[in-house]
Amino acid sequence: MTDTPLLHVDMDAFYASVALRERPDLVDQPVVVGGSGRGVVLAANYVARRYGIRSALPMTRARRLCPHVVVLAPDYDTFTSVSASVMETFRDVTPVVEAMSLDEAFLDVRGATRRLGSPREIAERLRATIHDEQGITCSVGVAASVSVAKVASRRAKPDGVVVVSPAEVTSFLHPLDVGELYGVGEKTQALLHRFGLLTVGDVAHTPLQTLQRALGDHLGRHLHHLAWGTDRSDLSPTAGPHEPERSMGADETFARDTDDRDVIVRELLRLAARVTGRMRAAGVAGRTITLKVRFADFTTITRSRTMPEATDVTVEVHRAVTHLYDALGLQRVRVRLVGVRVEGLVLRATVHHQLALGEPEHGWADADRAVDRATRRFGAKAVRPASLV
DNA sequence: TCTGGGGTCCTAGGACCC
DNA sequence: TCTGGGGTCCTAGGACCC
Repeated sequence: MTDTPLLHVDMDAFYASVALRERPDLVDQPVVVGGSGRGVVLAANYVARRYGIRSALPMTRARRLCPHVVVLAPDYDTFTSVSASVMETFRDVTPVVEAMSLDEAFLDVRGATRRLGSPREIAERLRATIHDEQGITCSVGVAASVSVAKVASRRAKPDGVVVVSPAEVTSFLHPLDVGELYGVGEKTQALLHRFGLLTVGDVAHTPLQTLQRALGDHLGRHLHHLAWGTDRSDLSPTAGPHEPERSMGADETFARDTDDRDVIVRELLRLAARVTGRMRAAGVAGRTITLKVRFADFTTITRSRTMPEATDVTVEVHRAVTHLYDALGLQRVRVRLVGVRVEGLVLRATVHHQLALGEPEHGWADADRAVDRATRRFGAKAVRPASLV
């Protein structure tokens, strides 16, 4: 029996660590993984962090902070395969693994302690295995609840383990800044600071009703739980049957802002094709179609329309977002990004398409299926709508 | 040449129904 | 004829996570 059954395992600077396996000559240099142009830093090694470089930092600022930083392009195929191997290592320990992303997961090791030892011993064994097999390091937080384990792994970085027993939870959490809590971002942190609530302990000792008045019922209650480490402790294993995604979308920032409707409508077609292609591969369809537009000044709006029936058809999604775009009535407004998202996804098998008499539409679904087959055989570049050629 | 792309969840107002 | 109350759906925006 253990009173700290949850492990949060988080790879250290994952993309950068994986990229550096191919370039051991660069390990002592400041290195970031990221795109070129208008991108942001996806991961920075610990040398680069000494210059103040962090993930999500605009690439231009990273270069300004450290002009000799080495920039490596992301290789998602490799990241995905390393991630899959790491997740397998987790599943050798316990079937209860909730993957949060490519580089982190929660594990419930309750059922493994008899076989493998204490949670701390399991954490150290995992770290050694991942280091030997993948050549990268990770950090582990061990606790009784999801949020405490998450905060603990962050405190363990890099390349360490932090165990927080139930008796230690308040002395561990309460001195921390409120911004350290999992789910408290920049805005909420600033709001809490304005109320004079600087530490987690300050929040913990604020009456629940006061928190709820300031932050709303839900967030107030949530924060109260986070501050006492009484958030959820049950995981939803990622493997095996799980609910389909609730939405799928794609967006793209233009290399340069544009006010050209043709360029924008063509980009919307590419995005609609990408999204519906993924939907068809996953066997889902959705009713609510959302257009996202970000302007040159970074303000962002969304416009959505809910259809009578769920669809996964490229031209239907494209037509919907094009109508939404035209309805904005933009005149010479510079657009930075457009996005397409489909929400309210259901399994396509549950959608019974009402065939209207003489409906011309069913031909488009057939066309999509033909495109999907060709894409599987010849690759994504081989088949695309005529207007994108 | 500041600020990606993939998601989830919550809020709040209005419509509409009972 | 003077103001209810609950529930659901839709839309838009915003916060947060990696």
